[in-house]
Amino acid sequence: MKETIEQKCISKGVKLTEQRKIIAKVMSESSDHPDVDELYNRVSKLDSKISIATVYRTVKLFEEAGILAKHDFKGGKARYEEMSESHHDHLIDIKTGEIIEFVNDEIEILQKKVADKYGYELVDHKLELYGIKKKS
Amino acid sequence: MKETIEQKCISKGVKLTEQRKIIAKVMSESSDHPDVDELYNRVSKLDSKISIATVYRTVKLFEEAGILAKHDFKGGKARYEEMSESHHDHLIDIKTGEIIEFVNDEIEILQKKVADKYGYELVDHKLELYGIKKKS
DNA sequence: GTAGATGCAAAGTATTTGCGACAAG
DNA sequence: CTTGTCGCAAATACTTTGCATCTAC
Repeated sequence: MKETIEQKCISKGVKLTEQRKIIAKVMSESSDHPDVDELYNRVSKLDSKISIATVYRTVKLFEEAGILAKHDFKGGKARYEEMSESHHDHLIDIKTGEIIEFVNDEIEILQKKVADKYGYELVDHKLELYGIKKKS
Repeated sequence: MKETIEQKCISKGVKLTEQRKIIAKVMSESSDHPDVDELYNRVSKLDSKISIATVYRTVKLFEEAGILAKHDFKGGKARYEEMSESHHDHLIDIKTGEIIEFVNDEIEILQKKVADKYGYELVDHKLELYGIKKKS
C-alpha cells in the first residue's frame, strides 16, 4: 500500500510540524498539480494562520526530500504533485490547462539510449506534450 | 542557404531598428543558449546604450515571430536560441550546464502516438534530458 | 509625418530570507 | 533544553510597463 506523505517525512527524518501536516494532507488529497498560490489557498481553509512563506519553504523541503515533484510548466509558476512510485510524464491541454499523466516505456528507453549515445548517464528528464483536444 | 535573423525580420514584417539588428547579430553568432542577462552583456559590448528592457522586448517579439525559441530550463531564467529549421531537443549536463542538441525521430513519432491515444493533436512539446558525463 | 520603438525608472510577479517568537523531539 | 520552524515584512530575482522622446519607413 501507498506510504502517506507524513510517513515519508518520518522515514526521511523530516520534522513534522502542524503546518507541514496540513500541507502534506492537502497535497495528498490533490489529484491535480497546484501551484504555490493555489496550495496556499487550500491550506488556508484548514488553517488560516499559515503563511505563504511556510508553504514555499515546505514545498521546497518536500521536493528536496523526494516527497513532492516540482514542474515548471508554461505559465511562470512552479507547480507541485506528490511523487509517485511510478514515473510518468504530462500531456497538457493548452486550451484548458488540464493535465493528463501518461507513461510510455518505449520513450523512456529511447531517452536512455540518447543519453548513452552522447556518453551521459541519464539522471532526470522532463517530457511535456502540449496539445489541443481533437473534435472527435 | 540559411536565412539570417535580419532576413527573417524583413520577411515577417518586423521593423528593423539598430537595437534589433545588434540583438539579431549577437543571437546569430551565439551557438549556446544565453539567458537575457547574458544576451544583454554581449549586446552591451556592441552598443552600451541598449537597455535591458529593449532586450526583453526584443526576445519576446522574436519569439512571437518564430525567430527565436524560448526555453525554461532548470534555473529560473528563460534562455533563448535561434529557431532552426530542424527541430531538436536538449541534453543538459547537470554538472557543467553544457547543452547538447539532439534529434530522435523515433521519440517524435511516439509522442504523436501518445497524444493521439488521448484524443489530442500535438501542437508543441518539450523534452529535456538531464545527465552526468560518464567516466569513459 | 506617424506609428511604433527605446530608455529609464517604477511596478509587477514569483520566490527567498532575516529575525524575534515559538514548538518538536 | 536546544535546534529548527513559523509568521511577518522586507528583500531579491526576473520580467513587464508607463511615459516622454526618438526613429524607421
